[in-house]
Amino acid sequence: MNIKTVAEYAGVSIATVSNVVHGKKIVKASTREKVLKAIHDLNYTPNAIAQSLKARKTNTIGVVISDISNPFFSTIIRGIEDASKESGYNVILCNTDEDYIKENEYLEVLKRKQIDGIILSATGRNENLKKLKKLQIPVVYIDRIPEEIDGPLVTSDNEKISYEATQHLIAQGFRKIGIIIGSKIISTTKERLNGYIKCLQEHGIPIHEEYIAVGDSRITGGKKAMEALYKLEDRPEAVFVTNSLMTLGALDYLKSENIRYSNDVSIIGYQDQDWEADWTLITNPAITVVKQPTYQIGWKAAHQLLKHITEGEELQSKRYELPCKLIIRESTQNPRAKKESM
Amino acid sequence: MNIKTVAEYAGVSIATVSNVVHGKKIVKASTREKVLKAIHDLNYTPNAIAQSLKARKTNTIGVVISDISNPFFSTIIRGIEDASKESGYNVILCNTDEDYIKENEYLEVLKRKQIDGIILSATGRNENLKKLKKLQIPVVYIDRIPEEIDGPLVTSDNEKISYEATQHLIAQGFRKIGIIIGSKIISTTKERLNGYIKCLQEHGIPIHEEYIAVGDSRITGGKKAMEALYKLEDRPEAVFVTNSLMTLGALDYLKSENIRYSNDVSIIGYQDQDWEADWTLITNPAITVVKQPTYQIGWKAAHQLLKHITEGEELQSKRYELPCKLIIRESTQNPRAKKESM
DNA sequence: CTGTTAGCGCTTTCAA
DNA sequence: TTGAAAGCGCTAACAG
Repeated sequence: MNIKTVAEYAGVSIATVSNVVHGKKIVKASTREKVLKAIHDLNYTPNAIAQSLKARKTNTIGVVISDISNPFFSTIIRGIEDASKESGYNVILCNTDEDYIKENEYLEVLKRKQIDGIILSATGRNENLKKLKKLQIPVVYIDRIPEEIDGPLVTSDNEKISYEATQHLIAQGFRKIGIIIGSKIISTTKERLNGYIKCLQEHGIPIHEEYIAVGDSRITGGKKAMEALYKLEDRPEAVFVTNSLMTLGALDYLKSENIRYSNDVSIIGYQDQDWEADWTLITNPAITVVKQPTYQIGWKAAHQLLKHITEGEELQSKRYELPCKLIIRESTQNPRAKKESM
Repeated sequence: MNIKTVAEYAGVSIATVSNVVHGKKIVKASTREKVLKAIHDLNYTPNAIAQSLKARKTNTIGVVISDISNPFFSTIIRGIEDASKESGYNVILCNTDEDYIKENEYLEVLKRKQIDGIILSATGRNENLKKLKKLQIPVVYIDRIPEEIDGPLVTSDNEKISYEATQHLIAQGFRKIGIIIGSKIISTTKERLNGYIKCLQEHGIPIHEEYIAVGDSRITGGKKAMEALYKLEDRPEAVFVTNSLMTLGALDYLKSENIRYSNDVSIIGYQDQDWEADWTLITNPAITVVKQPTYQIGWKAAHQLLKHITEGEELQSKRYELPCKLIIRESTQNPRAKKESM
């Protein structure tokens, strides 16, 4: 069903049909009726592809992330989708698995498909991003941004919350504090590590290199990293695990070795969803976590992008750091400190 | 950058450019070189929108689900996206929140955007689906399908696994077995309930209506449902919670009331991701769960849809039931039965 | 082997 | 107030 058929059915020109559909120009009431009837009878909907070709605008944005099945990203995407829907935009989803080849492929496809903008959690390969810049496609980065690349970034206040989390552990009386981080290429990892290091230093606690365990940001990575920490001769009394999946992995290791957290080792984890409850709450003991403003990151990123696209507001190379929260629960109570205080 | 500019730059016709781009017709080596150089120099990529308009084909499918931040759906979508990528298709994501108005809106948009097919977890309103059928857009349903609607459905073997889970509880010596289910409108809910009822009946255990608690398929729903069950005078000794988020909610309630599962009440939960580990494993005690083939559901659905779209293979109104697994862990050990066996 | 041209469905001048 | 026609970028039939 196309505009031509509708026009013939109504006995008018296609221009008139178009006018009725968009209500821009004034159309005589009687002809409008005829057209409306035709549209209804024939169940006509304008072809958005043809409209896009004409308007050079697709009302679609591309979202490029590493893995939608990671709750961190799925919650972000929910925020993106909600904001997009509000402005009449749709979202094309792309999973890169942190693979810059896939990233490149998707970026190419999105370009071919003439999407109006991109929200990107970059893998870290700058070539892709530089190419993107040349293309003049509006981009908002989320979570992280490679060095040397400038552009708007929406992320968490990683360093700050990491400092706070570390400080909490120190306040609980711990001195031997380990950290489990993801790939060091990623800017958020660096920031989280920085917060940890800075806090230890400011409290006069020396940095032990072997207390910094690197994982692959997923469950197995967290498991292995925790194992490495636990097998140290002089093992940490407390561990800060800096993402949600690795937290799961770390606890999986502890469970498999029958190690009780908060007795044998204190844990701070990460919560990447924005739910009121999640599994870190219902474990025994409940886990102290850093809660990320995940949904908000997505929403804000989409909002900025769409304000640029629809209202032409300039896209500044600015950081938007949304605040995390430290939710203190049972897993970081120092049994020793407790005893002392009794 | 368009084909015309490339043609002029290379000093050939646009048809020739099109030919070298697609490598269909034979082009003289020397002119091919010229064109290739032009394409490279000008960084030309064909405009997929124009191609789509011509071909009446967008290489895009729509995925309509209730909420991407639900791990069940995000894992399904990962499967869909992987299968789609393989065939050169992209995915537009739509969240309905089980709201048929949103569902309808998205279906309209997808139609306007001329997507080549839809994967749909239906809200239950038949009008939307009947309209869809009229449109002749290929649809594959996932997870559930309303009565009266026929079409291909990819889902889990809900009734079977529910029977199995219930049987496991009976085998552990439980007789007072509760179940927490989602909305009864949804076909999977009915199937899970059926498996439970059938199993109890076949073992000569009477059905108590008050042991069947209905939630909203999300965390709060699970929490309230568990509360209702636990406040019964004659409360169940074991509860089967039939989705992942409600499992979390149910345990949240137990935790808040200081009720130990597997001592005070046995629990079978649901795991909706396909990960090797998840939070149900690391709780104390670890939770017996039904593990859904979530990724596979998405993959299979996309595969069927795309086989139809690209190879014209007919889309049969058939059910594909992928097998769940019952993973038996600590939360369903009957303390009483244990004692007896010692 | 290469070029001309019609047409995909739509919007938007411009003229009537 | 309405309509004719150009053109968005591309493909494919057809002519040369």
